[in-house]
Amino acid sequence: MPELTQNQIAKLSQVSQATVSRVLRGDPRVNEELRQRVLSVIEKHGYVPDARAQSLRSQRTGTLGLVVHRSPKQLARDPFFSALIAAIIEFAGKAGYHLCVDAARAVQSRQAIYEELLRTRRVDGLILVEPQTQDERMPRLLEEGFPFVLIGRYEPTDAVYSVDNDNIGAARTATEHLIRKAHYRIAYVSGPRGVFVCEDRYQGYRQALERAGIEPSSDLVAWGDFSEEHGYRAMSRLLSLPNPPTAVLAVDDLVAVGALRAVKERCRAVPQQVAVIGFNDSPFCNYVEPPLSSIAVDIRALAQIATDLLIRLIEEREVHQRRYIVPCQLVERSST
Amino acid sequence: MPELTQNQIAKLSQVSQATVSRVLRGDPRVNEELRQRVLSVIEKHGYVPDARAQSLRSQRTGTLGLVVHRSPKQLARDPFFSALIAAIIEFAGKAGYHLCVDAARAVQSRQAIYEELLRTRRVDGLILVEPQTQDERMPRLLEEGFPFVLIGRYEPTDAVYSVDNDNIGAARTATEHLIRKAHYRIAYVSGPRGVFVCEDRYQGYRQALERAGIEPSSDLVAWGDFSEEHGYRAMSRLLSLPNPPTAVLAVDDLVAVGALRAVKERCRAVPQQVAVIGFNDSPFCNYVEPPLSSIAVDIRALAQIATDLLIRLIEEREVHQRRYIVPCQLVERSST
DNA sequence: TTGTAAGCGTTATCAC
DNA sequence: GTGATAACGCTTACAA
Repeated sequence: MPELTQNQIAKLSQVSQATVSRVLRGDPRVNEELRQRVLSVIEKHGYVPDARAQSLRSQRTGTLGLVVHRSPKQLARDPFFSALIAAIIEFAGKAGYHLCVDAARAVQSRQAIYEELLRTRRVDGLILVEPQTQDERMPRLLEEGFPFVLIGRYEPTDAVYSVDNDNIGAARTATEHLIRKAHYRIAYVSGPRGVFVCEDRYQGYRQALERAGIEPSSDLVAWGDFSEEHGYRAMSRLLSLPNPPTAVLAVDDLVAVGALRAVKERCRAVPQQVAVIGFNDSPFCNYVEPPLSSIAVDIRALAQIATDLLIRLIEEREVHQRRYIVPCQLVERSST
Repeated sequence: MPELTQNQIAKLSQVSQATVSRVLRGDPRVNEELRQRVLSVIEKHGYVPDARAQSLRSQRTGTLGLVVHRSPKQLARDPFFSALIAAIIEFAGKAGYHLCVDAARAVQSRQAIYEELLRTRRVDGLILVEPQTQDERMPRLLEEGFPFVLIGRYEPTDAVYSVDNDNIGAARTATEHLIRKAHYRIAYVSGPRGVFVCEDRYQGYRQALERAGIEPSSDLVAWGDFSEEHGYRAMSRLLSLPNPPTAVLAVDDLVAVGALRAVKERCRAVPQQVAVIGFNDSPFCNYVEPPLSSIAVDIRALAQIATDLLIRLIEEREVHQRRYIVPCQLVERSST
């Protein structure tokens, strides 16, 4: 490999290494003849600067870190994350940054990942996806003043920079939509308790019920995880209730698909007997039978705001607005 | 931020900075008392080494690069990539490596990305996914001896380290399966020409036809891209042929779902009148109607072999076997 | 305008 | 055993 350094370029060009550096940095006060000489040598030998040395000196790595909180297995199954990662790569790339992705498997490894990426100065800043209500890293990150942005929410909301879907509003809209369609026994099949998305969507669901004067029933709320299996089991249980729901809001499309399966297995007509709404508007919503109504979250907007915000934070150390909310939209298909 | 360096630890411990380094590297010949003193200072102040400085010195970054060849948009839609990325993160992480992901949008940016990652020494090695038959980077990478591994294929096959699905065998198996089910007008809806996966699957398809004595017809082969839309359009066209196919092998599940839509739109029964097989065994295969038979590719195996191979290449510079093939498996559901 | 030299935070090779 | 000291490749005062 042609491991060329500025020093070698300098010798080949018969100038000092500092001059090579100046030429590369576009310093105006360098003689045109020398500049040309250096440039032609660089051109000829194909010099590329060493990013490590540059960043050691400049204290900037040009890399962003992305840490997600799901196991590789969950990651692999959930289209939300692939879309998010893809969009972040895109926007980071446009701004001249690279992206280092890590998945925090177990809770105890979170600390490790944050240490490994930020404190080792591998990255200039961090994007954290969906922190939990209890997240030990947050206080430390805040205290040490590292640049980081959350996709999701953390309490107190204005302590951190964060971008989030309007989960409360979206769940309320979806539930109101079901209510308008004359459903009043509406179930909410959720993910884990203590995860903000789940709690927020729950809150929106409750708000819609309350506004419509419907008595919320804890029988109709099922907490679990983000899997299709959970959706299936929870919905099966709900349908065997003495007074089963006629509609269900799922926290996730995967969960909704599971619920859909349970409904169809019991030969209930969708949407006539049971209506189903999912979340995320995943690509497969169009392909399931019947096509699944879903709340579309604007993943690209989420990614763009988070990335731009983080870069501004890195480059300017301070940004006025701390909390950004991206609106969602109900995409109605045949399941409602 | 507590930007602690070995130097500061040294002063606090009242030893030389070299001793701090020795303690950290576990050098045996250091006095136990000093070692304890240093360790307690490190413990107390929470020192973390600077990865950039380390790698500048050691010539290793501890980071792998992953470059995929699809646009962020395609990336976002295709579950194959999220699964692959997730698995690579997992295996790289287990081996103590981080992962830097980049997407090569346009052809001309490929060169740039390779330069940016490898030659700037941001990463120790590269995993390239699905190179094209014409890939300008390959000769340069080879010539300069950079450690890299392909997921996919490149000609001549034994010039590069690569891991691949048994695409030829899998397509042959799938086609033979259709033939056994008494289909003899079998279509192949492919992705782009010149992409190895597409060409290889085409070859397997042809082999099966030839072995069964069925005359291949170019009318029944549709080249296009990896989109659902292409699957739909191609299949629509095929079905309006005077002598339409009774079965279709799609290069991809997304394409297969598009084909399925075209078939259902024309009210042909699946699988009675038209059988459909996809590729990748994506999560949504279970959710479409009817559930889609698909060739399961072992993404985790692909990721594991590629990652381990690359790491061996980085750490040992030479590995015996250059080409690895991962078998696939037909997962039969209701569409065949 | 150009070159010399001091760092950036490590690791590794010297003497002592 | 331990402490200076020289790299690693780059940026940037400071000198000339």
